[in-house]
Amino acid sequence: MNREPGTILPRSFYARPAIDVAPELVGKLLVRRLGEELLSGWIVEVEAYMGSQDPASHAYGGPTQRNHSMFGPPGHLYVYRSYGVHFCANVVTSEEGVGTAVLLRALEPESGIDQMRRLRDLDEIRRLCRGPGNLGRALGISRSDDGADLIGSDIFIIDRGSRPEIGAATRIGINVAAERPWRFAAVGSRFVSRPLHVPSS
DNA sequence: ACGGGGATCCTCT
DNA sequence: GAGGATCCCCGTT
Repeated sequence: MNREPGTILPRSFYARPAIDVAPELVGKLLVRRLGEELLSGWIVEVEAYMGSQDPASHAYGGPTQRNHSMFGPPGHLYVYRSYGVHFCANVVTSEEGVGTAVLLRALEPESGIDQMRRLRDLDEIRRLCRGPGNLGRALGISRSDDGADLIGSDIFIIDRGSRPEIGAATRIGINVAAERPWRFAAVGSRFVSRPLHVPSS
């Protein structure tokens, strides 16, 4: 895409409802520092989870030990383990105590691709960060990253001025509130976990 | 202390 | 399109 240095998204960017933050995260660059190495990818797919207003949210029933970072201040990571196997990363939004977040579902890899390949034990770039569990593994994310500050140096998101066309769709893999179109993705991207439904003319 | 279920992924067919 | 892997989390006893 482009090569400008870009600016780190400030905490104020995250201090808004998840359904407002989510579509704006598409087209931003997620950067992960692993030791001396930087891994990065363009965010192409996310989902918003609206806390107490959203039965599909882990935060729906209030704070617990697992989800407590979602109730912390915005601009931090919420990492959970899914199906006992996968680590999935969310960005916490809104003010402290609200409990809303945006799930990062897919990236278009940009740098550190060989390291991602090693972490995934997979060559094919298109599949390295496709799906939240795969994304977590490709970036070396685990529960120890839960609560990490995104206004920091280990993991952060920058705006390089990319402005892809954004489409909305229903969220994947949930049984409640399934009709809410709170999944957002870059239209036409080949790196999304599932293509957006394109209405046939 | 117990048990059911899950914001997934991969391998088949 | 279906099913198993795999284990943590949480509500219930």
